[in-house]
Parts: sequence; structure tokens; C-alpha cells
Amino acid sequence: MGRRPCCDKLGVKKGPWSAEEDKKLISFILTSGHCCWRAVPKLAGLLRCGKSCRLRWTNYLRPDLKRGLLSPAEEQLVIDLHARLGNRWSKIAAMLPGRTDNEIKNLWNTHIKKKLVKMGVDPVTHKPLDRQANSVSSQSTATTESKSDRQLQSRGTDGQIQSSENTLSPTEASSNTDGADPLLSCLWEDNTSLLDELWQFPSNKDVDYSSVAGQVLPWDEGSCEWLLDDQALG
DNA sequence: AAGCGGGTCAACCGCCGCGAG
DNA sequence: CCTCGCGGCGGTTGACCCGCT
Repeated sequence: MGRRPCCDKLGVKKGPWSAEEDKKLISFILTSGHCCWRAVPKLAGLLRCGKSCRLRWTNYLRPDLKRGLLSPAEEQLVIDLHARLGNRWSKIAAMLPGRTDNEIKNLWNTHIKKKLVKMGVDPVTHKPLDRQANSVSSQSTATTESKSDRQLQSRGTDGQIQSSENTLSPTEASSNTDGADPLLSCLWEDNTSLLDELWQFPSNKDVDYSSVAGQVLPWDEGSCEWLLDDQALG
């Protein structure tokens, strides 16, 4: 016997979400919340699996999502956190307000990973590739994570992290968040008033993310120790 | 202009952990 | 203590886009 599917596969729609479905999901969650994801599609009148609804909401429709490219500082933080946490994307995402685990995971796999390899850094161990080969052969355990972090940071001072690939200035990065998906902005226009009443956190329109992307962030200081100290990360 | 290949990202799949019964 | 159901997580897939030849 195989594993029981998460939802009744019969009559469950798959694939990309339509504007109509998005609208239904948004208005349902804004008015009723999501007590139980399994029940959401039925109550919202969607032919979708509960998981699919949750994913769509958390990764795309959530009002506190920050869209657009990661700022160099955010990118550096992702690298730093990955060196400590590994592929625990949800934990990493938790440190980046408005970013989703899926988004960071995608970014890591498509962009940062290659960038690190290009820089000669192993994206898995965060150690220099050549040195790592030596350490593997000599079974050296002397290199600690913090050490590799420092190596990474020092590379940053060489202009590698803030390399020409990262030509996006903070202001450009923040302006990217303004260029929201036309569909989303359309959807949110319909719900803005509702949203303001129902949500504690502000909508995309109300947030000046330039204050995040453009100003000096705590992790700009070159370390996110304070974050890691404060949070229980298992 | 058409074909191809690489990059990007939304979405799915299946496993895992946790809490309730 | 055990079982079951649910939400969450990470890996993977596939459609779409874009630049290059």
C-alpha cells in the first residue's frame, strides 16, 4: 500500500494558478483566515489541494512578501546563513523578512551556488575549493565554520561578493519591489481596504522597503551573530 | 527568422515532525 | 505508548523566457 495522497486527487486542479483562483483564495483568507488548510479549498470554492493553496499563499500571495531581486546585503546574509544552517531554507527565510524559503532555495540553486563556484568556494561546505580538496585528502578537521565564514568575508573585501555581477544598487533593488506583478497589484487593489483592517502587517504598497534594502542593515556590519544568538535555530 | 540551450521560478511530490486522540 | 492526520519542509520538475548562433 502506498502512502495516502495528501488530498483527493480526483477533481483536483493542478498547474499554474489563474487570476480567478488567486482572487478566491485571497478573499477567503482575508475574510476567514486559514483555520485548516485542508478545508480551505472547499470553503473557498477552489478545486485545489490544501497544500497547493498553502503554497500559493505563502510563496506568492501573502501581503507581506517582498518581491524583486535580493539586495547584495540580503544575498550576503543568505550565504552566511547557509554556511551555518545548510539547506534549511525555511530557517534562512525566517531571517529575511518578506522572503520565502522557495524563493531563497531557487535563488541559491540558480544564482548564488554558481557564483560561489565561480569564486572558488564550495557552495556546500563554504570552503575554498582547492583548500577543501587538500583537507579532504588529509582528513583535516581544523577548519571551523566560523573560519570559513571569515574566509568568505575576506573574499568579500576583495570585491568578490560585491562583484560586478551585483550591479544592483540598493535603490535599484528597492525599486524592484515596486514593480509588483501586475496581476498581484490588480488583486491587491481590490482588497487593500480589507487588508489594512485585517492584517497587522502592512501591505506591499505601504512598506518602504528601501529602508531595508537601502540603509545599513545589521547584517551589513559583516556579521549576523546577533540574529543567530537571538533565535533558536535548533 | 528559427532553433537551441541555459536560466529562472512557480508548483508539485513525498518525507518528516508534531500534536491530538 | 501507539496511531493518525496535518502542516511544514526540502528536493525536484517542467513551463516559460531570453539571449545566442
